[in-house]
Amino acid sequence: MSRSTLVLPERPKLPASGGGPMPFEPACAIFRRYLRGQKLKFTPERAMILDAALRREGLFSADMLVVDLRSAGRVSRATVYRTLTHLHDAGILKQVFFDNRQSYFEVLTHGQHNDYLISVEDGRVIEFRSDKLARLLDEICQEHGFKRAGHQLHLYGTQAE
Amino acid sequence: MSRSTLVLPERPKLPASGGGPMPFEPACAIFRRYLRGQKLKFTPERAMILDAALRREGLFSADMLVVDLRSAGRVSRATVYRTLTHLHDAGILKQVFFDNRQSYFEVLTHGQHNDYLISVEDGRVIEFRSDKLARLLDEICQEHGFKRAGHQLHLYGTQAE
DNA sequence: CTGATTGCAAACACTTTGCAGCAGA
DNA sequence: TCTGCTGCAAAGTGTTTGCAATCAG
Repeated sequence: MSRSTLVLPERPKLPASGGGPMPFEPACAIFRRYLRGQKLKFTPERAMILDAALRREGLFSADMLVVDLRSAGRVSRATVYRTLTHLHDAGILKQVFFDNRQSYFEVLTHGQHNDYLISVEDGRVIEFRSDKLARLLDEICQEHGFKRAGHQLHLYGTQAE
Repeated sequence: MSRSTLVLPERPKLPASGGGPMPFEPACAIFRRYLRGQKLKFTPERAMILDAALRREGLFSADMLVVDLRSAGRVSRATVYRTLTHLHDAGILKQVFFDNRQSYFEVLTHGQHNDYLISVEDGRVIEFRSDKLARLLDEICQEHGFKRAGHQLHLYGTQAE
């Protein structure tokens, strides 16, 4: 009884961790290239969703995008979800899981804050980035015979008085 | 438009990160003490759920416990969820989020593997622990004026050939 | 005895999906 | 034209909750 190796039911969506193929190339061009490569189409809805995501700073949920898009011409929730998946696969977004309710996204082209410090007191999320950490993670992967493809770190802390 | 500080809708459930109050004290005693302190009751169902969790090695989901418990005398899914919350609050379990579907738990008293290396190829989860990492995380928290209360790290990697 | 607990089923919240009509390339 | 795309509503999935009966302390 009881196994010691868990295998996730779904293939993990790896969070690209910076250094991707898009340091300065505009996200829109990356997206179009990705879509073309997959024989998918660049529609006005997809353009609007990408635009809304790019306007966001920091983390956002699918629902926040839906709300943002209500002002400009209305996109259905289903399309937002479908497009977020494509944006993720194109390496433009990173998907983050803080709890078992909704997931959050972050534009990878924006800044380089890939890690999160969450205040236990009020749920505030502070984004940061540490090169020292990245190096250590590479090291750890190597020790286990892996090559790092991405990571997700949530630090929880209480305000030091 | 667009805020840059996300505030999670629910207060985060902080994942106690080792060094808690229970290096060798039996989990059952910890749980009874916790329950008494909260004026809650130690019922046969709660005992069975704790027992099933302790028998598990590594990560498990709520559903896995429900299945484990079918053999011994049946506990309802609702009670399993309710009890998992208490076990978490008592510091006996850690809750882990790999995706937006279900959450996983891990007994904190068991080993000290608090971090996860996920194989992108097959979804396998390898548990590990790094003291060097813990120290670095403390450092990072300090830099931001926080005191570390826990953390969650998911490393994604591809098998290095 | 009294308030906490249980199982059940219904409710929830977020996400995914089937389908008929629409529209890029 | 020929796929792929969209919106809608329905279905899914893991988790939570209201309630009446039950039980621990």
